[in-house]
Amino acid sequence: MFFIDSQSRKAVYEQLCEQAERLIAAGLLKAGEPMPSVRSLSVSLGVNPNTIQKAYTELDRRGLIYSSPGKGCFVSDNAASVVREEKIRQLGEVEALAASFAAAGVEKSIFMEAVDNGYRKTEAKA
Amino acid sequence: MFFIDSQSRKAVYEQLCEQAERLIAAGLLKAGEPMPSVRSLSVSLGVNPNTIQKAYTELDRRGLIYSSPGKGCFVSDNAASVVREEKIRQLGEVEALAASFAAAGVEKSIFMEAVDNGYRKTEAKA
Amino acid sequence: MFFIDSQSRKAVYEQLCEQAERLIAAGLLKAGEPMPSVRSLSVSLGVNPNTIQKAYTELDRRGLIYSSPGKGCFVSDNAASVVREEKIRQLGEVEALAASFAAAGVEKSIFMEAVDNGYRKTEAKA
Amino acid sequence: MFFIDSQSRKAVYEQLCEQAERLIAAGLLKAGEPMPSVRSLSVSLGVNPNTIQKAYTELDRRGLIYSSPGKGCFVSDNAASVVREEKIRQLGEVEALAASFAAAGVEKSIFMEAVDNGYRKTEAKA
DNA sequence: GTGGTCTAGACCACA
DNA sequence: GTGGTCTAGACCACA
Repeated sequence: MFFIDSQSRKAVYEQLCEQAERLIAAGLLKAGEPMPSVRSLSVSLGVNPNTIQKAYTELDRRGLIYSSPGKGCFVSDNAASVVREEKIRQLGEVEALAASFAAAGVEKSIFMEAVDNGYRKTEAKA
Repeated sequence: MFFIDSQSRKAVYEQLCEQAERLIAAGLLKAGEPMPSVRSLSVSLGVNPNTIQKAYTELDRRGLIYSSPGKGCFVSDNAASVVREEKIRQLGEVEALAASFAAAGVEKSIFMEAVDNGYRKTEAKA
Repeated sequence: MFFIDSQSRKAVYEQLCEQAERLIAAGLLKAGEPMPSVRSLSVSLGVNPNTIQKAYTELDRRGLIYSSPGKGCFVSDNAASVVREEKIRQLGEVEALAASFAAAGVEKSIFMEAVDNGYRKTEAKA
Repeated sequence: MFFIDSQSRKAVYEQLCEQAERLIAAGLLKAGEPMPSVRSLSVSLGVNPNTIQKAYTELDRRGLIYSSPGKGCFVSDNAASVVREEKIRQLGEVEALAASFAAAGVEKSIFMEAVDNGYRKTEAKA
């Protein structure tokens, strides 16, 4: 379910957070379901437990999962809506990104085409 | 023309690169024009000369400026088109970004609105 | 009478202790009354018997309950006054808490309002 | 400026966060001022750098400090007001605390006396 | 078994 | 010099 791209310059713990976010958004990780344990994921990914822990701590902080010490970590009830709200809050950055493309002379139609493709790709999965 | 946000978590040299890119895209830095000297920019921004140099080296590598030993750095003839081509190459990331918003359940119309605003903002300046 | 919030980051045995304390303070658990048996509570809450036992041991240590081998656990005769004395002993922490609010610039009247609400809420129940 | 109580059952990184909060609230750490470097604090407190880093990461997340990689960590411009807002948000817990004292039969006047003392102690320092 | 904290120490990019 | 990430591995409380 999780995997690490060791080539990526993205930090391992960030890759894990983004994947969890994606899995939750896609409904592959549902509210109340257990996350893999820190240790098991550490072994299966060949990553130090501390790194997994760091990712889980971050996900907990964002409200996507909650941890019950002694029991494990679980997907939060409202995880999916939290993800959506986070994205809504990022729309300002999307605006800035679009502005930079506009300033660089990239036609809006070309930008929109990429957006269309992204949305279509996701809808195809659903 | 250039300024540093010391509170930003972006590296100083990256802030400089992005500003140069923006100034070129906006036509405020035109082909053939001289860039501020490393030393003068270092003084006016209160930044270590090595950091300015690192930004200029990066801009040179990307083909936005060229350095003429003994004379200084100048904006490349095709700087504006290089910026545009870089953006075109980043469209795949835009697609992935849009896909992540789609997966999170953010309606396409909401995403498009942000894009519209970004494009409008830029056009207003032009 | 008892319930567990599985989403809480508080340990299960601590949740149980706090609830017992509250029930005793509120007079819902009276001196001499039997506590639910470890086994029955374990079943009804879906919690490991060791965890219930740990809570009961802690309550025994604090003098809120006593265990009668073969018969079960019972609320101590002076349980209510023990709870009160424990609270009195915690007043130093309340003072430190108030001091930290004062230092942060929270007006005393605002702090007092929260205290008032807390006292009023309890009195309403009585 | 910082110190660790090794007897305390509070985690070291939490002690550091609370002290930073207190120093900021008391005006001993002012906006823009540099925090001790991770390494120097690690040496002076005899604590592993990772633990200091963890505290700083948490303070950064809360908006009390910001970090400029390569330069150091600094107190945020609005650190003091962030501390105050955090306290305001904790008033609900104060209310619950007061309610538990009320339920235990601790007279309001006794509770208020502790609060008074806390506020007076802080004002004496100012 | 579970997560949480901590030490020890390496390596990186950046200023 | 600075902070950020990561490995390796220990110890703890809790279920």
